[in-house]
Amino acid sequence: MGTGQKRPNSRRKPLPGKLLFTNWGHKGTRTFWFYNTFPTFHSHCRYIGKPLSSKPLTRPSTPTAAPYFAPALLEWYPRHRRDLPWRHTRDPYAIWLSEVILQQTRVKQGLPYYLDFITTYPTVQDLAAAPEDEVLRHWQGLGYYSRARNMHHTAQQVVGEYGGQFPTTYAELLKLRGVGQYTAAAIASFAFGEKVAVLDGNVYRVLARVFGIASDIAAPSSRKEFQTLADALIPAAAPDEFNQAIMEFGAIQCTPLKPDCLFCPLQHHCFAFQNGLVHELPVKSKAKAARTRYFHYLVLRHGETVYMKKRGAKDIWQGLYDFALTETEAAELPAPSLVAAVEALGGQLATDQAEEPVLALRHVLSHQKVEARFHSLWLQQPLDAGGLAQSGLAAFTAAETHELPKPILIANFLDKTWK
DNA sequence: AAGACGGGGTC
DNA sequence: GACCCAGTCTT
Repeated sequence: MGTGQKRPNSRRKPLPGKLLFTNWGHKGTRTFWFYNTFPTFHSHCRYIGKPLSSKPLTRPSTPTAAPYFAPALLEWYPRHRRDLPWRHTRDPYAIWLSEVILQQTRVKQGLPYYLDFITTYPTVQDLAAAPEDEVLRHWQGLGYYSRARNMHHTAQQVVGEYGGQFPTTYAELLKLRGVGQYTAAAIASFAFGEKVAVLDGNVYRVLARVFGIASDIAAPSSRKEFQTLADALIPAAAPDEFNQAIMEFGAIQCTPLKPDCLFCPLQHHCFAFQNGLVHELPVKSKAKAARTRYFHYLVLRHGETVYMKKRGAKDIWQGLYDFALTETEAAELPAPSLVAAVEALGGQLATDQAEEPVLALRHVLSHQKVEARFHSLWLQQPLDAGGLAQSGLAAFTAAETHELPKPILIANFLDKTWK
């Protein structure tokens, strides 16, 4: 078991008993504590027609699902798969593009971005030749912007060092920036038919349930166990179909919250279903709580221009544009700070400034909560060259700001202010 | 091994 | 509003 395994819905202490079972492919015995709600367990047992019992199970109710696994998925896949554009190609560029976009992103959210990118940049040469700001602007709203920067870097590397041809093996693909084990396996199997099993969140979930693996999927140490199992299951005859099938199965059938067990082809062979543990598996430790940050944006304007700034490294939204920023520990900005901050940038506020307009917006990220206040301020004169160089700000017209890559928070602010 | 890094969907 | 989803890189 990993750490922090207390589940959010836990209303009672862990069950007194332990569930002991043997993992497929392993001779050892594991100990499994129940942390989730007991009602789930009972209702599921009742549903599958088993006697209600509080006695801990001592072994899986089914033998290994291994012989049935790949055949069942390969039979299921052609009947249920979604028609997605990257499934009609063997072009490694298109497949790489789709996989980078789909990292940490659902198909529904990523699909429009994929269509935009493959249309705007039909070849790796087109992508490599584009300015980074333009690539980031197309990526705007998709999040995890390092993916876009790494993707752009890799496009230039493929063009410059690989003669425009993507590497053709898992080991070589792994060397590309932004291409980790999952993406390398995906490209290697989908584009080149290499027999290497993908391991993404869907695969973890499906394997944990079907084979009754209780290792914490959030722990890096669990990867090896799942990879060994997946590598043993993937058939040499159709590694690409298998990889597509298992991920699609996890996305459509064996979903996180409401899996469709009733019509599942693996029902009889699924450890989790047979033991009423569908909602307990996979085991995943919780992420730590998000911290709150307080941003005070100085939206400096003069005439038709507004001053914006490209964000630097080591923080959120790297490479995207926002405004002059003062961050504070508490929600309130000390009163003198505003004018002082403007003057520190070499600016002077207009004397006929109207009542200071402040717009407050809250933006929630998975790991941070940002409470932003936008102070719209008019300058007496444009910032001089020294002030611009020192502050990193640059002047843009409203039309130009539209073309800049911006965090959703900033795009929302601009929409509310200048629509 | 742990932390950083977005944004959207569901209940 | 609380919770869920989750690859890659950095430290």
